[in-house]
Amino acid sequence: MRASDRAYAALRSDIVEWRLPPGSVLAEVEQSERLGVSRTPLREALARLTAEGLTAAQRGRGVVVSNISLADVRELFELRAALECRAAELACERGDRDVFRQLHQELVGASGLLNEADPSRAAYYELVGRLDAAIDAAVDNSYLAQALRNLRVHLVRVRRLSQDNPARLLEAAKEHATIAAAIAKGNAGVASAATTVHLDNSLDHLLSTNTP
Amino acid sequence: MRASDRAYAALRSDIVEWRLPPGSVLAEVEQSERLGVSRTPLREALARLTAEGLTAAQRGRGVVVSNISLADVRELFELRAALECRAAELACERGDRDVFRQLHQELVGASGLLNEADPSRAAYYELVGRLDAAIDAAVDNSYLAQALRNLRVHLVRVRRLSQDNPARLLEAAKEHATIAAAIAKGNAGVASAATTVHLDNSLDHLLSTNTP
DNA sequence: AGCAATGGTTATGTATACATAAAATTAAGA
DNA sequence: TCTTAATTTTATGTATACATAACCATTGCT
Repeated sequence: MRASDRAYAALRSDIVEWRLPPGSVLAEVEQSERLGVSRTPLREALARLTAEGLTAAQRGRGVVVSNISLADVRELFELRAALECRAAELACERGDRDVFRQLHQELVGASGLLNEADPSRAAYYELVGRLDAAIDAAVDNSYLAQALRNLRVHLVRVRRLSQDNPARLLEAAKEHATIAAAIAKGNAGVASAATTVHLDNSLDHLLSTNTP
Repeated sequence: MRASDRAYAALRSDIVEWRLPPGSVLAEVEQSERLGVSRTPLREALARLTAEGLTAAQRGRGVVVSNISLADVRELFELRAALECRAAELACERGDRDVFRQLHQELVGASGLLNEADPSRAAYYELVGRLDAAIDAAVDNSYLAQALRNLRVHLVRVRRLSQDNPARLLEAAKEHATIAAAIAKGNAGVASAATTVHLDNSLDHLLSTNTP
């Protein structure tokens, strides 16, 4: 594995997991020593992160971890709605209905995943990730998929803001199940509407747990 | 201006204007000598281009200019529809109606711009660009704007495929005028629908002039 | 004659040294 | 004491040298 890839993966993980909070200054020498690579591959990693929007170049002061405010969250969800609603519609046209029927079944039973003592909800998030992947695969559009990937990087970072309590996750699972069912039926209007509802609820929950 | 920025701008222009056609191998030493910069800033430029999707890294063989097929064009327009329809809807909510009323007037009179002997249609494209910018400003969403910017890079490259004959440009101007009018009226449904129609017509024209 | 293996060549990946610009600190003058 | 300018310091931007890996050609073997 290339040193620049390692530096990129390490920095990206540090930022997304909030070990490097917004505003952190990423000095080249400091980070290159910390990660055990030279400045050249580290700069390449920083350039990639800046292109993704996780960091921003300040003139003269190196790059800093981008801030992410509640206003940013609203904007992110607006873009997310545009992309995911269309993706759901397209998945209705092109998707393999059996795949989504199966995912629907699993999502209906997702309460089982949440009752167990799994603080990280790994099994739940894995299932939701499989639904996202299935939609991506059904849409079969590399540019749309790339736009969604870019977006999800920021969403993972935002997730740490959200205290994902079991009640909300249970609701979310039902909403995901509704989306999967609509795609399985090939009903684009319902799939898009269900996605809109789900994202609005998610944003409401996020904002309500983060405003005093 | 930094050397890496110059190298990026030069290469990006060369790719978008088809002076570097798809498949061109961008060897580091060759390009760094051609552009008069050292390998380090050149590599930074190539990394940015690769992040945008204009180039792709081949293992062991450096980076090559990405291919862009008719299938890619279809995918691009699919993403474009998702982003621009939503942008038009949001502009209806938040835009300054006078701005779009003014743009509507100018677009109605766009036939004058096309009748003159201006082979590059610079004035026409400038006006359409102002409509795009007005929508971006009205939407006021940095993430959506960034996604649109990323997309437009590829669209500019595709424009060279399209023999933009005066008849089609006249049609397109009318379609743009319809979009501007809908936003000026604050009618989100019509704005989205008009955008859908415009993009479908544009894609049809593009495909019809490029299939034997 | 065809295939495989080995050596050479070329390009990328990485490290480091040097140049330059910006920021901070200190000193001097008002 | 405050402000300003100059100097020092530190970090980024660039160039280049070196290491390494991949590709190609040549040669030897089957």
